[in-house]
Amino acid sequence: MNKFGVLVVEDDAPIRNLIATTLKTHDYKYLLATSGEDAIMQASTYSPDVMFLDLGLPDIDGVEVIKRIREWSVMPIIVISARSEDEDKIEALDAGADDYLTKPFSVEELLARLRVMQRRIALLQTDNELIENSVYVNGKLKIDFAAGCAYKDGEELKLTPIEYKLLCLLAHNTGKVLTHKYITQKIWGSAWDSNVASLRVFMATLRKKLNDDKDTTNLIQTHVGIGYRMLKNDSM
Amino acid sequence: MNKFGVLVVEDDAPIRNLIATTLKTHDYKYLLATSGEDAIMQASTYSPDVMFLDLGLPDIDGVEVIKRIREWSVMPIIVISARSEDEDKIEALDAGADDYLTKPFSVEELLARLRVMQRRIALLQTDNELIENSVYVNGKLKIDFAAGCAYKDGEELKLTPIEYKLLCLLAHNTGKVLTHKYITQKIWGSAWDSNVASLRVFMATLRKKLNDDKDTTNLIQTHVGIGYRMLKNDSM
DNA sequence: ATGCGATGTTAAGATTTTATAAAGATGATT
DNA sequence: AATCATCTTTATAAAATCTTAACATCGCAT
Repeated sequence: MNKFGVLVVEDDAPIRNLIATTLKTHDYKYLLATSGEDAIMQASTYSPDVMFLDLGLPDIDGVEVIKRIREWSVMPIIVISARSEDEDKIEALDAGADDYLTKPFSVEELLARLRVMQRRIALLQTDNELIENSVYVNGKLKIDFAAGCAYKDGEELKLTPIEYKLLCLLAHNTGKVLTHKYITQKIWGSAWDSNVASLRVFMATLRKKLNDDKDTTNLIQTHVGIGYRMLKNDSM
Repeated sequence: MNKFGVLVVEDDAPIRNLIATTLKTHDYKYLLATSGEDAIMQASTYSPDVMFLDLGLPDIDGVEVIKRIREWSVMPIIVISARSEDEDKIEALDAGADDYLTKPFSVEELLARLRVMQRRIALLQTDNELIENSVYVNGKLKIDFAAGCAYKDGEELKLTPIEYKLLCLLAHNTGKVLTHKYITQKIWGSAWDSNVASLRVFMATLRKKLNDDKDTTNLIQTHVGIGYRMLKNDSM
């Protein structure tokens, strides 16, 4: 009896069935998803232990799925892809994938790679919770990482991509002071030459969208000469 | 500068050199081994962060090397092998390898796979650091280095960048007398020549913020003609 | 006690950093 | 090409921080 849960994300039915029957015969629990949105939804709902991910999905690009999931989870992701180019592999691995198999793959190898992840999780689980909650709440602010939405007082905030990333970054590090350099690198990538001017503008707009007219408590604190910090709002 | 250490185990000189120069150009530290015994010896002596292992070694079989190392270490092992058969892969992975690349391999992919391991290690280390190492307590004073905040009696201190740096410097050297020159160099950089006047002002404000109205015990001691010292407060 | 050098304290203003608005640039969509 | 949303740049006032300098204080040797 194996209690290990695998989320299989594959839109091609024959391959999906092949993986499913293989997992079943080896006593793995599994879930099936056929699109990127479905995958993200199931990942956040059921918190599987491992994910098999086909990159060629009908709705979202597979790499984007990886990035979205990595916003809140460190669950092992094994990519299964028809693309065998180096750039594809590197992009997926750097986006947060843990392994990359090219089609056609051997079922036995797939199982061996799965056992590697299993071993690794066993190693980790003694210490820490592996998967975070995919919903963040802080006072009137709520972020649903899986859905990619943020709410203030239950009302959805209309955020631009960078605003959302910035908000997530601050939320993930609630209570910590993040330096300008750290923030710009996380958001614009290491190539960018610390673009603090833009960061300030985004902070202004983000604050404007977050602040209640009444509730003047600013969730985002400025640390002059250092950076910014999101406060933990315990009052609610 | 990259402090990550890689042990490269490969008896074929050209490939070994290829990997070595690649690692060097990407600022990785590395060690070289050409046999299984050598690999095990170096792994135990230097505790590298990751190991690249060729399976075709002159003395011991590569899988045996993996098993021997797994008796005492969980360090990530990336196998690099000419054998592309499923059974070989499965045997190595089940013996304890974390990844398996077949020759000829792309250098870029190798680096991407290495980054995956690096990420995994970073994940473990930050967790451990957060729990153990990043909070300093001395009497009523507490410094959370990871969060970048300091507290007196649980209440957060509002410190300017230099004040905070100064406090951290003293805290990191609790019990030691630090000379004026040492402090100014650490805080303003080596260019600035003894900016002791400013230092005195900062000391005054820092002390004011640290001192309880009642509790006059001054944590920061002056050593006339020399510098300053933070005392260890055992009473609390 | 007196004078001296080193340190503590204070406050003004010089400097740096930040918030914000508004204009310009980009890029996708139609 | 025109529109729209987004992002970047620029300019400026306000705020925070830092340096400087003047003065007070302390310990100590004469």
